Amino acid sequence: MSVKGNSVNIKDSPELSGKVSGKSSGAYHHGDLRATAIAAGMTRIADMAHPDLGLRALARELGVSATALYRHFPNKDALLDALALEALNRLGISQSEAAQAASDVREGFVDVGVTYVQWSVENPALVRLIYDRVGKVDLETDDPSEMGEAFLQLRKGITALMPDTMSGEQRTVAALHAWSLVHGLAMLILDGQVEYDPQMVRKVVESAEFGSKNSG
Amino acid sequence: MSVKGNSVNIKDSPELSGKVSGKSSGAYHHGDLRATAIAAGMTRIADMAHPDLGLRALARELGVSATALYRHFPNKDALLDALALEALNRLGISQSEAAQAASDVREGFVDVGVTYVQWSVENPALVRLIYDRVGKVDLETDDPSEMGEAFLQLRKGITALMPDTMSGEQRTVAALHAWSLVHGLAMLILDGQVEYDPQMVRKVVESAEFGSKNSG
DNA sequence: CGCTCATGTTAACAGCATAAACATGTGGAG
DNA sequence: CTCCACATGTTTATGCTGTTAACATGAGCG
Repeated sequence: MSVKGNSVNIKDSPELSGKVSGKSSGAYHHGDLRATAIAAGMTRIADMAHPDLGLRALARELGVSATALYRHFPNKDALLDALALEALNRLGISQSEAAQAASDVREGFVDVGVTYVQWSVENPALVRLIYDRVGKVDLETDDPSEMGEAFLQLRKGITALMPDTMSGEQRTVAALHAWSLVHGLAMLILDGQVEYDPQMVRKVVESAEFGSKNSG
Repeated sequence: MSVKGNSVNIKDSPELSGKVSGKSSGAYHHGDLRATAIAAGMTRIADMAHPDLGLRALARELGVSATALYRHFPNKDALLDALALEALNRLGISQSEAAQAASDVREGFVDVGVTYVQWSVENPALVRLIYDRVGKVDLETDDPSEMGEAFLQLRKGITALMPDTMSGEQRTVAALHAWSLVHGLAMLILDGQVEYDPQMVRKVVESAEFGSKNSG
């Protein structure tokens, strides 16, 4: 079995989330094309509003033939899945940093929320890619895939930020509220409906009041 | 001037938001192809998770040649704009109905919010299309276009739902909070991250507390 | 040394959006 | 009533895309 190219395994390549270290173990004809392709794809997509990646264009940039990528990804979707996973990891890192830097719980939630929006604004195509892809993964393949796992961590992180004075459903509702709020705000900004104003973003996130009275 | 086919005018055709009444005024070779194309496009897109419309496929369904649609739309984007506008009108109608049915202001906001999410869940590709397109309209063309205007109405509707005990910035923040909340919740559901549970949706929307203490 | 298999290339196919040239029939002008 | 013009629809063609199949290459291992 090993790596069949079907499942998305980034860990097989040297730590990509940090940087492309060049060539380490697997260097055949071209030299770790898979990792190079992902790195180039990330760079290429990073400057876009919507993730619009062409296999041929990417191959051209890498100096390989148009179909070379098919030796490493069964199809375009698999490449996009790999990119989405990489993006999700980066978002996770950003969130963790914000969570650790905060002092109390309340401030932590606000900071993490603001960071979520900020990261989204700075990486529009990557957020879009993440949510585009994650919806299709679990439905088509029975493989839970690292994608779902990484997402679960994000969700847990959000729930953990809710004050522990709540319990059960209150917590669920509050977490969902928080996630919806920052995600929606980010999307509205990305879609050009709301201009990006960091101070306004913070105020909106702060206006979420958890811990006081809740619904019925 | 008149209808050049460049700007997106649905009102020129018999009330499309209701239904396709067949042929009324403009019936040439095929018979009001423009309106028929929009109607077919809406129906076709309505059953999708993501708006994925092909000109050729649509033309095939309509029984016309692949390039016939170019007599009515300068390009694919223009057709999508027309579909997005139609979708936005439908959403607006849905919102208005919910607003009128509510008794007090507070309940009105909740009902309208829940309706927004519900409509989005029922018309996934249409919401996506709306936000996909609206972001690109104002930036590329100097024409304000009906799209932007219809959207402005939606935003005003949201702001109007905020309690009038607020003033100025409070109101802006609260409206943005509300919009972000329902939009984000809808998107998370559409992307398969949150399962659609109407009761839970209502609870989350209700958990938005405007009117009490605000930030700073 | 030579085989094997992963990797990369070339050629080909179907589908797409789009443009240009051509065909057709409807509506208005004379 | 005739005829022309122009809106509408078709045919053909171009260049893009993702994807497959057949072929080439060279690294690593027995």
